[in-house]
Amino acid sequence: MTTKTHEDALSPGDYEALADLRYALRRFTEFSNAEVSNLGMTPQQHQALLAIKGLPPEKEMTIGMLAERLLIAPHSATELVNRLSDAGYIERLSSKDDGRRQIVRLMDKADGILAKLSGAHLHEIREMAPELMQALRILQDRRKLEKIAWMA
Amino acid sequence: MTTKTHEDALSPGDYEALADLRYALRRFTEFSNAEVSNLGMTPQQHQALLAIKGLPPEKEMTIGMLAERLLIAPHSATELVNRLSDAGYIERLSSKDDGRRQIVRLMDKADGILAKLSGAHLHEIREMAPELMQALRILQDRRKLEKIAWMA
DNA sequence: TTCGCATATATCGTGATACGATATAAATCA
DNA sequence: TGATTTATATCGTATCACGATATATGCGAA
Repeated sequence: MTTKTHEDALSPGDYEALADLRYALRRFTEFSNAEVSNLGMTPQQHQALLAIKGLPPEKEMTIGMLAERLLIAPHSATELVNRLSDAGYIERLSSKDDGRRQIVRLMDKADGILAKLSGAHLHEIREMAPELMQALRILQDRRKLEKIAWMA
Repeated sequence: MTTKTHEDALSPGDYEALADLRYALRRFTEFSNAEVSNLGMTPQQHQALLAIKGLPPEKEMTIGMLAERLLIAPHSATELVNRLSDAGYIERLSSKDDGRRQIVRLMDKADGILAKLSGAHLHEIREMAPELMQALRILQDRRKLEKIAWMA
């Protein structure tokens, strides 16, 4: 038999719902990227700053943790941190506990920008949340709904 | 006065919630990219196929519509379509209504891959939906919650 | 302690892809 | 028909994460 077993085949509605969810996510990302680049940063730089700022209080961010949080390779985090440091958004200090680690800390410049950006994001998320949640709900329930529609 | 007016300053919890939402979105994207590249496609190629497949029944996709849907420039859609066409995922036909337009249609190869990928995505989304919705809900309500906590 | 391995970060060259600027072609309209 | 707009295409470029590899620090065993 082939790969499609009729049992788990997706309906046109499934594909449409998946496509719509992606479209909503792209629009959010696009909004975010536009805001971010208006302030002269790249999206990934912004996400790095946010990851640092969003750390539980008094926890310190290292290059490796940042890599985990951003889902990039450690050496990519190194490069990202270099760029952020060159641009004056962060400072690096060697960890006193472990000389291999580099602690990454936000400078005032980053705090200011994050305040602006995160405010805008919060606002946009509040706008988009209903649509996103609706999309997720449709995907959660679709098989059930389809089955009911099909039985009727 | 400085940029922070106390009124609209974000709380540590706001930043943490924003960072957590981003982390969840990245994990979804990462899952998706891994699945997609296992089947030899790039993420953007997959999204293009899904956008085509997810179109309401009997509607035809053009290069320009694809650009809109993917939020990329028309000429970037041209290039993407070239690659998809070279790889045998889609075929192009000139529109009979308007000779400038290129209709883009999925080939069987694309349908097969989309069935697999979308099944996997649907499953993953069902897993992640509760967490995502929770994150969105926190961001929706946070100011209210903060205020209550602050008054208590 | 010292050796050896694991961990954390860094460097360098490369590839992929979306973009800006520009070009062509088809449609539309005065 | 000529002028303008719309749809798609081409070419050169820049960005950024990656693979492969290197260095340095920490740690465990004998």
